[in-house]
Amino acid sequence: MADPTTAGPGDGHREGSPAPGSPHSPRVATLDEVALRAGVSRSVASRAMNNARNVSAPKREAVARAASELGYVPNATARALATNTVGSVVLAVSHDDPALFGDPFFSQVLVGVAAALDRSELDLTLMLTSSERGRARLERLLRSRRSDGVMLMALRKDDPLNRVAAATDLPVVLGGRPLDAEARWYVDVDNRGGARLAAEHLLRSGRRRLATIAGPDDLHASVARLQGFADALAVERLPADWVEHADFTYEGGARAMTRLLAAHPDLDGVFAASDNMASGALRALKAAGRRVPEDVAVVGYDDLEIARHTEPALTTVSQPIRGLGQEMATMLVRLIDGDTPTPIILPTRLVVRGSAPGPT
Amino acid sequence: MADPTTAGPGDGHREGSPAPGSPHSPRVATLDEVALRAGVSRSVASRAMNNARNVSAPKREAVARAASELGYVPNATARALATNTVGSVVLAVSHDDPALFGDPFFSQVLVGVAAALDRSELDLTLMLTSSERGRARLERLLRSRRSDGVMLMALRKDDPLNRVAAATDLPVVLGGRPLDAEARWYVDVDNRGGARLAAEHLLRSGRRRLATIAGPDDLHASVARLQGFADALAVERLPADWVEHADFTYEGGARAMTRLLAAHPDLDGVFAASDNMASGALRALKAAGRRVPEDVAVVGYDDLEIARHTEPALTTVSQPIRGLGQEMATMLVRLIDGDTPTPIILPTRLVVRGSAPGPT
DNA sequence: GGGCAAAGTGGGACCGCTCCCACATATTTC
DNA sequence: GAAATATGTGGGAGCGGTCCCACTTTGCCC
Repeated sequence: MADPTTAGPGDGHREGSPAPGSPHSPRVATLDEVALRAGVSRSVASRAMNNARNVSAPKREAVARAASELGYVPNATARALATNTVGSVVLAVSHDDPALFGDPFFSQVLVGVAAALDRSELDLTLMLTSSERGRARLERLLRSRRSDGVMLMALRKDDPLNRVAAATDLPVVLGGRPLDAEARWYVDVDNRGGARLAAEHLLRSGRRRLATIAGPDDLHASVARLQGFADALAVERLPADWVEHADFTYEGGARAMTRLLAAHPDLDGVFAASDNMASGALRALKAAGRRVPEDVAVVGYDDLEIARHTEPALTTVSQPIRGLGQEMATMLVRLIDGDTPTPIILPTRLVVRGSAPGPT
Repeated sequence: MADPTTAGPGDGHREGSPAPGSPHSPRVATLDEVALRAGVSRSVASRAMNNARNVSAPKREAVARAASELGYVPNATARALATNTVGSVVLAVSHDDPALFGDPFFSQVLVGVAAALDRSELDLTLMLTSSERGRARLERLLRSRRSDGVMLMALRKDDPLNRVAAATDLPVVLGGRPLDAEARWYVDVDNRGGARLAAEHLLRSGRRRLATIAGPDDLHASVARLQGFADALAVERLPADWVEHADFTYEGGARAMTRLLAAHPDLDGVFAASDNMASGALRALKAAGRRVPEDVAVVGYDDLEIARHTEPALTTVSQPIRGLGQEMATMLVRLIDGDTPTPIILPTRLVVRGSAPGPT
């Protein structure tokens, strides 16, 4: 970004017509040129392009032809300035910890978001805000009206993005509920229900000494999954206090599993709040000489690809990650259009594989 | 995106001052208001904000104060229109096959790109172009001057994005070389050299009956890795014709391995052109009763996290994926600034683990 | 202390679009 | 057939910045 001061003379000014010797670009046509060629006024041309009323058929057609002959594409910036809507939305992700971003989870959300946005005419601006600096940038981005709305992923407690979200007047959609703040519009997965499914499955297959590897406790999803686990045990009047926290990573899961084994050598079932952690747990169990599922049954969460490739394959809770992204984007589009959608909780389902087979 | 025609009366027009009852937004200040408050002309205010020359210290300060009091943030759209530079770049990914996008590879590139862009003032617009429709969108996006430049990932042969890239006059940086077209600016990894490292390692540890699981043959990276593999064998005057192609996925790798075993039961070493495929190969080998590395040594490519968690852990070729993204963004920024950078080939290195230990 | 360059200032055109409004022309309606 | 309405049309004022340019003020030099 060159200092604007140093701009040369005549900078930014155009020659009257497609100058053959211009540095690059065949000079993209403007609406005025289209209008001129079609023999109508700019107003009519504008209306014709936006197929609005009050344009006679012949003129409409003339404009269409002129536009296609000139290869006219409206200047998005000019339109944005005139209409005060930009045509793009932001997806911001706190990227301080690699856990959230490293795994395929995020890619899937992205695919969902992109798919939903594809149906509208909105572009996706991605912001990975690590550090204070990134947060400030996001704040500026929003305040400089470069965006029509924001999606925020998985806010941790005290996440600075919370502040940013509160400070903007743009529509904000959250992916996952924030732990502390009250969110007006969000899309979440039924974490509690999913975890409950997992624990119930373990109980149904006869396991009674259940432990869990929970996620970081400043994340709503972690808390909810732990809660769901406890829900299921409560029904059977079993205590749900064999808990170790980890950071959703493989290594973290392995370490947590080791701690659990040390504290509760007689455990016979484990629910890990992510597939990565479950995979790590599998390794730790193997290292400790436990057989899965004979000695210890393991259930994961996410149903990532890795779950199909562990040994044994992971029984896990499948959640519609792409759907999450899709719903977020759809909700944001609605908000931008002036609707007032309601929060959405997406369902989960259990996928049974070798690490925790069903009863019998 | 409401039809502009149906816009209500008075739409888009502002009240003179912060109307208390306005629907939302405390009405963001404009440069005129800052100038007024600072008691200077708009020109001076503009110059002061862009800290250009020709502003006296006191006025400069007055403007700064007024701006901060008003919470002024320049309207990016207006600035873009006036300067004819938008302040954002596009990263486009052909997303027809999940292979490219599904694995963590892409997330890492993204992180690198974002990190490099963070240093400039450019935003990142992400486009996952699947289908014809997506390609058309990208084309429009570029022609509508909503972006200052483009990064394109890993173009396949005949990828429609090639056409898009050729049609635009914006700076284009490629991640990975295109197979067919001649690229002017790209960042690539030394695929050939990396593959050669892998094969040399296998040879050095005494393997002589080497096979390879190559990627799709319409991707430069695949061809180059296959070439590198052949390079190493050529030195030893060994034929490099035990080749099976797969699609970079786990399942594909497993199937390819099975085919290789059927065709060449006596093979003692395999180079797979991705860690995912190598993992699949590991499974297939295990299923066939071969021990790794005793009977068959396996080397992967990528050094993704999965490589550390297979059994045995994968010897693999590590490439700077984040660096790739970083260099791409940096190169694009240079181009936008008017420099003419040269293509970059990033180095690779071998990471030795259990699946193919070194000699002795 | 008059002359000249440099620094500082504000007016206003412009970027390319949208949209209001006044006016011209076609279509009803009584 | 005149009046009332509907439909079409183009002029022109924004949107909120940047930047050129003419002009005033200062600083410097001999």
